[in-house]
Amino acid sequence: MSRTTAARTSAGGAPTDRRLCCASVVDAPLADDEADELAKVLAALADPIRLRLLSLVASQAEICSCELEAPLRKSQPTVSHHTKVLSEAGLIVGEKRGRWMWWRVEPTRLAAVRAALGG
Amino acid sequence: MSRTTAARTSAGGAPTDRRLCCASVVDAPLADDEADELAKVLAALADPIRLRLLSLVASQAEICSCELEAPLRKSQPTVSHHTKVLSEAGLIVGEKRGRWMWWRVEPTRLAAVRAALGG
DNA sequence: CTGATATATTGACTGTCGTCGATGTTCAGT
DNA sequence: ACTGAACATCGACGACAGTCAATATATCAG
Repeated sequence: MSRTTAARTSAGGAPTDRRLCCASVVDAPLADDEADELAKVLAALADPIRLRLLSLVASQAEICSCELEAPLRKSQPTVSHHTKVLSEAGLIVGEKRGRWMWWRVEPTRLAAVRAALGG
Repeated sequence: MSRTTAARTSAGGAPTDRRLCCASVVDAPLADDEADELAKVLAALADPIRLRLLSLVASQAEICSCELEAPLRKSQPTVSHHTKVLSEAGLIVGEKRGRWMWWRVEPTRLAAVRAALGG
């Protein structure tokens, strides 16, 4: 443990540590549950604000929530809502240090989505 | 022209022959219009019925609309609605031959989505 | 032409999503 | 303890999406 208080969000007991690894859309007809899982992650991505948020997080090693409101031009509750959606989808991971929430991308998750799309 | 009446849907004047080629989510912060375009295609994919529909189309060279109702367990208007959404997103292409509508996947479109997701 | 079939469209209903003000919670500094 | 700052949650509102019955359109068989 480091000296600062730390807590992880998502990928640590979050309701979304699902498989999403093997089934590809173009290989064989998807089963119902496979389609449900993939649709959930894609729904998290299917919003322009969240896509820009994700690209902002990806543009740096870490980024604070407070640095997202301005470029996204959204209110603080809205930004918090979108980070939560992306976090629960396993696409970003948050860590609270002091008063600030630091976000980073989970590249394996995005790679899994690409693979499920026939990568 | 073949002997049967033929007409193409999407990628032939459809409202979605958008770029979606160069900008990647993980490379640099997305511009507003880039995020809008990508979000539209992802929204078309972010539905379990449409994902299964797409995988059904991909499982064969061509498939008729009438062969989709049973495996999807949805009514005819609902299937027609979903094929329209996927078609307008450029993910599948339809061709009407006689009374039947034949669908095939547009693999380049799916590849473009993967590339936009950092492929 | 008439009837049957395949698909598209319309209209209505229901549920979900994005948004933000108000409020709650946690934490650092004094 | 008290104050201010960063973030989360709640509640409400408007907009949009998925679904299907009913209807319209197009095509083929007779």
